[in-house]
Amino acid sequence: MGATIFLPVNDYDLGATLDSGQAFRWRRVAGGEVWEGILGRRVVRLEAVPGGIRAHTVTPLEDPAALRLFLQTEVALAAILKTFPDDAPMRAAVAACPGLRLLRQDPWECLASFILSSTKQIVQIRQIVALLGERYGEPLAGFTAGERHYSFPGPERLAELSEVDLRGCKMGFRAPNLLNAAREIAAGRMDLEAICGMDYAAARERLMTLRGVGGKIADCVLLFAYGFDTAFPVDVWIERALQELYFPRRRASDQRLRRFAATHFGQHAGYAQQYLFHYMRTKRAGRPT
DNA sequence: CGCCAGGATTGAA
DNA sequence: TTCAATCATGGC
Repeated sequence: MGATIFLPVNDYDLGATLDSGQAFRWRRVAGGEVWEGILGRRVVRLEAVPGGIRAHTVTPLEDPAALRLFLQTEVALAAILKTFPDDAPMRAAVAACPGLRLLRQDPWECLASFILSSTKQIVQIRQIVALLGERYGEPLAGFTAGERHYSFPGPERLAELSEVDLRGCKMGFRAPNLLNAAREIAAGRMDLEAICGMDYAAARERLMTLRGVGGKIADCVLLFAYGFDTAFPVDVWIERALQELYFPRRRASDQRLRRFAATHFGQHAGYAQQYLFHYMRTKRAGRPT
């Protein structure tokens, strides 16, 4: 019964990676470093063990390669870290969490989640996404009886709902934005597959044609779902990080910070961003989740 | 530029 | 207990 996959990898901080505001449907299972979440239509348990990550599923994955893709275990992290600027803030950020990774998520789930993320804290995004799954996803087999897990509802499913249905999931003014995105995709007017073949600027512009998707959210999706490593989402945490760490003496405009980020952090700027983000959120006590 | 959207959480009264 | 500030993005 069930299936186990072992993914060999070093320098992988599973907990930090799954809990760093990239993905919203993974939770720590009581006791130890075990995480549970959904990949496609399977409930998956992940455990950090010496030399790698062990994955358990109730029924075998449709595609075992999907797990490697999602976790990005084959990415040579050390080589990426070497491309970071050799300055004090970056060194501190990497030292704070040397095994932090970027995931490679499903584009639709990622896009929908980040449309819902606007002006929301991570705990609240989790709640909304969970509610959306409970109401409109499909039930999935879990490890123990009584547990309830749901797939993430696809664009076709959401497209047939009403704004009122979605508002019922406590997403407020984001409801029409999510509904519109689902309908654009379901109708074939927005092709999430086609984004893969575009260059960064074109892909960003394309995503930003969706209502509720500005530069920050587009960058999150490009980085977390499409692997555009140069995407550099600037939220208040990153803005604060850049301001405090790189421009402590004078106030830098948003424009200036953005231009600085684009040139300073190199070809894997998105990774650097994730390290700074995590560093800023964990170094002070009493951080918001 | 400045306001508004909705709800969970935190801290104050 | 209630109440008000906070969070932090995009559209107009």
